[in-house]
Amino acid sequence: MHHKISLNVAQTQIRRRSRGMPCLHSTLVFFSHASKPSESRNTQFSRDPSKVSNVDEALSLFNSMLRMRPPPFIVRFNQILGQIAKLKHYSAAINLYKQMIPSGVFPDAYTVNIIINCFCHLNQMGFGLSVFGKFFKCGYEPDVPTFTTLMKGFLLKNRVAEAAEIFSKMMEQGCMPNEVTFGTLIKSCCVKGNNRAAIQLLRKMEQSEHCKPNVVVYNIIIDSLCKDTLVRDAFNLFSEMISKGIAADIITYNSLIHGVCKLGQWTEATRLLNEMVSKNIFPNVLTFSILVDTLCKEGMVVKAESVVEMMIQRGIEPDIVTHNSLMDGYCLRGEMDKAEKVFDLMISKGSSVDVYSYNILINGYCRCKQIDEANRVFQEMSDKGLVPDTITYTALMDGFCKDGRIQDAKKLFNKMQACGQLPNIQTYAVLLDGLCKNQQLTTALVLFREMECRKLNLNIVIYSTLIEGLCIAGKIECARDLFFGLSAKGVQPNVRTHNIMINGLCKGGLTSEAEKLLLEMQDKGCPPDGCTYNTIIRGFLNNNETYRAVELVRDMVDRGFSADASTTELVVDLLSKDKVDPALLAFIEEPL
DNA sequence: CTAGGGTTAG
Repeated sequence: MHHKISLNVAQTQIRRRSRGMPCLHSTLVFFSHASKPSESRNTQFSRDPSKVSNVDEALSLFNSMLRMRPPPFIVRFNQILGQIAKLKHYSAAINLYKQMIPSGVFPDAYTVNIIINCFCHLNQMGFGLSVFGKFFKCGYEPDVPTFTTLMKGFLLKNRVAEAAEIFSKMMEQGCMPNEVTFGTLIKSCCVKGNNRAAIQLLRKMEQSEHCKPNVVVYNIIIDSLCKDTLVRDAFNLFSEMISKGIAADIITYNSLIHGVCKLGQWTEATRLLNEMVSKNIFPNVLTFSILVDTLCKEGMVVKAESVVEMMIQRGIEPDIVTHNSLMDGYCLRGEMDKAEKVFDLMISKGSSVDVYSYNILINGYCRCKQIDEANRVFQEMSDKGLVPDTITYTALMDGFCKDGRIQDAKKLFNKMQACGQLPNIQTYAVLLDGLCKNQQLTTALVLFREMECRKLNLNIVIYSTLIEGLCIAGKIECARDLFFGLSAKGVQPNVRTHNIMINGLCKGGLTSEAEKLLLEMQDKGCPPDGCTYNTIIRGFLNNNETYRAVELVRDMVDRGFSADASTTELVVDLLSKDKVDPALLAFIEEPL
C-alpha cells in the first residue's frame, strides 16, 4: 500500500540523518534541516525586549507606562496593544485603550486601527464604527487598514451590504484596495464556499494598478480548494502562482499536503514534503500535525505515532494540537485507554490540556456508549476550571440522546444556556434528532418553532430530521407536505432526505409513491445511493410486494450497490416463515 | 506599532 512506503521512506531518512550522514539525494532530503528555523525563531523571540510573553506581563507593563511622566512614545503603547490583540485578548486591549486619554496619552492612527480590529473580533461593530467616527472628529485620516478592518468585521457577521458600503466609502476617500483588502474579500468568499467568486476577485486583482496577487491570496484560495477536496484545481492555481514567479511558502505546502492527505494520497504527500525541503521550506509543527491528524482519521494511529516519533527526532515538539489529533485517532478506534494515555502524557509533559482535549475524550466515550465515563470527564474538566463550550454540551447531549436518555439531554440543554453557552444549529439538530427518535414529536415541534424564532439558518439536516420524526410518529401526510415544501423554502433535499421520505412512504403503505420518488431522484441531480435501494426494497418486502422488490434488486445490482445487513436479515426472516412467496426464492440466486 | 493565509473536537 502507498502509505506504508511513504512513511517507511520517511523513517529511513531520519535514521540516516541521526547518524550524521549528509543528505544528498532529493528523496532523502526530507526533514533534514527542520530544527534550524525553529531554533532561530525562539532566540529571536526571547532576545527582543519589545515582546512580552504573556498577557499579564503586557497589562502591568502598559499600566506602568500610563503612569510614567513624561509618558513613553505612542509607538511603544501601540506595540503592546498590538501584541495583546494578537494574543486575542481583545477586551483587555480595549480596556487599556480606554485609560489612555484620561492618562494624557493620545492615540494615533495605529492605535485606533488596533482597537477597531478588537471590536470587530468581539462582534461589536457598533463600537468599532463609533471609534471610527471619533477618528474623523480628531482630524485623523482613515487609511486602507482602517477600512479593511471595518469591512472584515461586517463580512465576518455576513453583513455584506454594510461591508460594501465601507468599501465604497474607502474608494470615495481615495484609498485604493491593496493586497490585504483583496485578501480579506477573497477569504470571505472562500469561507462561504464560493471559490468561483474568490477566483474572480483574484482575476480582478491582476487588473488592478494598485496591487498584484501575492502568495497570501493564492494560499487562501488553494487552501479553500483543498478543504473542498478540489485538489486538482488547487494544484492548477499552485502552478499558475509558480509560473508567475510568486514563491510558495510553508503555508502553501501545508494546505496542499492537507488536501492530498485527506484523499489518502500519501505518496503525493511525501513527494510534496520532499519538494518543499528542496526549496528550503521546512516542515513545521503544523505540517506534522496535519500528517498525524489525517493518518488518525484514516485509522492509521500506529503510523501517526511514528510521525510523532519522527518530529521529536527532528527537534520539533508535538504540541497540544498534535496530541489532540492523536487522542482523537484512538477515540475513533474505540481505544479509549490509549486515548487516556495520550491525555496523561500531555499532562506529565507539563503541557496543559484544553477544552479541545476534553471534548475529544467526551465525544470518544459517547461514541463507545460509555456515557457515564463521558459524564465523569465532563465533571473533571469543570473541576479543573475549564469552561465547557457549545461543542462539549452538544457532544454530551448527543451521547445522552443516542443512549435513550432524552431527559438528561434536555436537562443539559437547559444547563448550557444557564451557563451562558449559546446552542447553535448543530446543538438543536442533536436534540431535535433525539426527540424525534425517542417518540417525543410534540416537544420536537416546540423546539423547531424555537429555532425558527431564533432565526437560525435552518438547513437540510434539520428538515430531514423533522421529516423523519413525523414519519416515525406515523404522520406521513405532514412529512410529505414538509418534504415537497422544501424547495419553496430555498432548501434542497439531499439523498438522505429522500431516503427518509421513501422509508416513510413505504411505512405508510405508499410504495408506488415511494418508487416515483426514487425515479425522480436521478433527474433532480441527486442520484439514489445504496441506502435508497435497500430502503425501498425493504419497503416492498414489508408490503408483500415481493415481485417488485426482486426487480429493484436487479436495478440496484446494476448500479453497483448491494443488499445491506438489514435487508438480508429481512429476507432471511421472511424465508424462514411458513408462507414462502415463490418470488422470494429469487433472492437466493440474487447476490445479496 | 495597524488590516488578509495553514493544524484538533460536536
